[in-house]
Amino acid sequence: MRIDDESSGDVTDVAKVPTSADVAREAGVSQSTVSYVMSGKRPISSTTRRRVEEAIARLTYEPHAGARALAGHRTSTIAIVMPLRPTSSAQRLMTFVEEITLAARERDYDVLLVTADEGPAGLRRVVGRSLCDAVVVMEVGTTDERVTIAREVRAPVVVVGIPEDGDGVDCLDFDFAGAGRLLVEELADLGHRAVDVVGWDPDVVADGYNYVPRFTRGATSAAEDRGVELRWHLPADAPGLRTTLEQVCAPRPEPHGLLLVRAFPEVLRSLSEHGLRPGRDVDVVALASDTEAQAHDLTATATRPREVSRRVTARLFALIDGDAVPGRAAAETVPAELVRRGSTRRP
Amino acid sequence: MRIDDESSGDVTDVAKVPTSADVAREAGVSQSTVSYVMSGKRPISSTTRRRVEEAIARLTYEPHAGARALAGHRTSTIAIVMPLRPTSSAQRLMTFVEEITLAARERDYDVLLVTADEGPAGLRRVVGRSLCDAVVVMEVGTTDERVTIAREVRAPVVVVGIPEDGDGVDCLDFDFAGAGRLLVEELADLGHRAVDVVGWDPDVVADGYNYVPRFTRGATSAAEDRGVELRWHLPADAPGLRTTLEQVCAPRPEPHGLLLVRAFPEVLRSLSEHGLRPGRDVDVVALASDTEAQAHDLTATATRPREVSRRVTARLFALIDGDAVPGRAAAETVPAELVRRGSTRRP
DNA sequence: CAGCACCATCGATGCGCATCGACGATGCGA
DNA sequence: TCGCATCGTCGATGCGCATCGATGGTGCTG
Repeated sequence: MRIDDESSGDVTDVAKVPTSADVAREAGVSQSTVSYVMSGKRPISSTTRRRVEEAIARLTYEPHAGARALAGHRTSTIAIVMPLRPTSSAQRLMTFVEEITLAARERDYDVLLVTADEGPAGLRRVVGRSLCDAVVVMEVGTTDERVTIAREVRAPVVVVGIPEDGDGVDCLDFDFAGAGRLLVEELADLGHRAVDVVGWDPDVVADGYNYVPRFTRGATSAAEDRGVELRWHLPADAPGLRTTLEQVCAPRPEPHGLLLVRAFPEVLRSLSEHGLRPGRDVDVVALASDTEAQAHDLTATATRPREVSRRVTARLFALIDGDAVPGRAAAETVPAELVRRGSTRRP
Repeated sequence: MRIDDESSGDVTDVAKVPTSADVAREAGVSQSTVSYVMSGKRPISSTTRRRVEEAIARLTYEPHAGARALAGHRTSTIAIVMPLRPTSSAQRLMTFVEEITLAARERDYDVLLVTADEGPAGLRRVVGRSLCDAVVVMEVGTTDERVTIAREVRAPVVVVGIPEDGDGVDCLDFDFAGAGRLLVEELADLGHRAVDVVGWDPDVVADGYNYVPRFTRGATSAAEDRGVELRWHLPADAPGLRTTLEQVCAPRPEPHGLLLVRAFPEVLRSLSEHGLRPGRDVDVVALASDTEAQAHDLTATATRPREVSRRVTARLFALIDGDAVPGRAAAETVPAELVRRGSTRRP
């Protein structure tokens, strides 16, 4: 756009981005020395280092990422494969992205966003084109082709979720089964023999997200152990809304148990409209983030995205650094914890 | 990890990623021909093209992004500078990311995520290192250093938000001022002379997000025009929660007007607990997404992230392609629209 | 005072691709 | 029949950096 006429002897001098060779010239050293100053892979005398660093600052030099990737065989980038139409909450996804990005930046890595819409091809592409050194795959399905690709691909992959075919792949997630168990047990402890469960959207279930059956299994198994009957209902934002609300809010002779897989505000609103006060006329437990649970004063287990993210990045960088063997810690899980709030009676 | 012993004459043959030279050999053409087949920048006979494409498929060749960037002076990547602790809703941000990413992928561009935490340095870095061809900056402040950087930097930048110092920078956003005006006018049309406004968190206001004063100005100006008094309250999740709820839910002799800058569920819950039914005892309007507004049956204006995103990507690629001059369409705005739902009486 | 080890730096090379100029082949008209 | 334009392909080059081997210089020991 602009022509800088500081013509340093040459004819016309377009405003050019400085290269490491320019820095070298400016500092009076060789290009390789500049490179070693930046990487620290060979000893450099403090005077030379200073001269180079000053030159870098003077020219506002930044290394060319592409050239680095080409010569250095590493991109300093990790890719996150993410469903953009969030199947769990957007807030939860953002937390993952936040934690992973911060961890990445701490090591001067950047983050590339890949949409899950691309499916397996997206994973192949980012690795094949050497766009990244490692990949995090979010929200895998119960059986997910990307898990297969993860094994083939020549870059470390960590999967968030516990798919059924996850052998030999690094899988990490919150313990949804444990959460299901915990929530049912809490209601059982409060004396309920029957629990109404407001579950996931039919399309979420149909999409086969791995956490749905895991949670369900945990809940079901706890219900069997404790002799509790689970009555599953459609979620409050599904077509069956009215039916669900009617069934769930029907007046009962005594408190009954309600388990929500999200902090469905409509259900809570409907309860209060029917004169059912959580923690008095009805015991409500939920799978919900701390924020949501606090906002609605719900006894809940959070899905702990930060803890999961931390383990994900720890493993990812261990794999990148060669400090870990891929696929060894398959199916590692962050334990569920129940926080009691006003929506249940004290046991 | 693995040694493939298809030894094609050589000693040992590590599983290597194929290059365009490998494709060329496989297809019996020169490397440059492979390149021209892929770019389409020179005519290629159909037979040669087919041979090359078959070779590419056979070897599952993918071009090396770094090498491309180095030789081609373009990265086919756009960067999104994003606050990860969302100041507006996570859902809204995700929608932006989704739209931008889809538009990018349509043109075989990838998306790099940059956290706003890095501030101006992040912008400088991604452009300086040639990590991207263009940048979208989300959620700029009223006065934002990144806007200054945007002018200096040697890559197109589009800013989401209308900062005060945005001259010469491409700024795009939803018309928050218009939304403020529209919402106040709706309540005025319903006959209210006084309106309680539940506003933003003090820290959001302190952070200087540009949309806050824009919305406020629109609301205030409409209030003056219509002789309406605006009473601002702290948001329902701020420390002043109890006070706000008391003031807002105080019984009135007749319906009063309530304007929410988000679909605060606590306020709505509190209203119903106080026996105030939106659309009957109180008229509630909100600045809220369609999803939220529908869930709570709120008369609202949505902030239309999809429309904004579409204009952003359109402009971004126009700038990349050289079809537009930077900074010309400064301060383009997507108009606000009011959707009436059950939380207000019919006018 | 000679010899050696080691430290700091340099020069050369190649990563994989896009691009430019060159050039052979083919088709056309005269 | 030959000359010339056009089309399709090739070879060479360089993008900016990391890395390897080489080398000059310094301090040390015997």
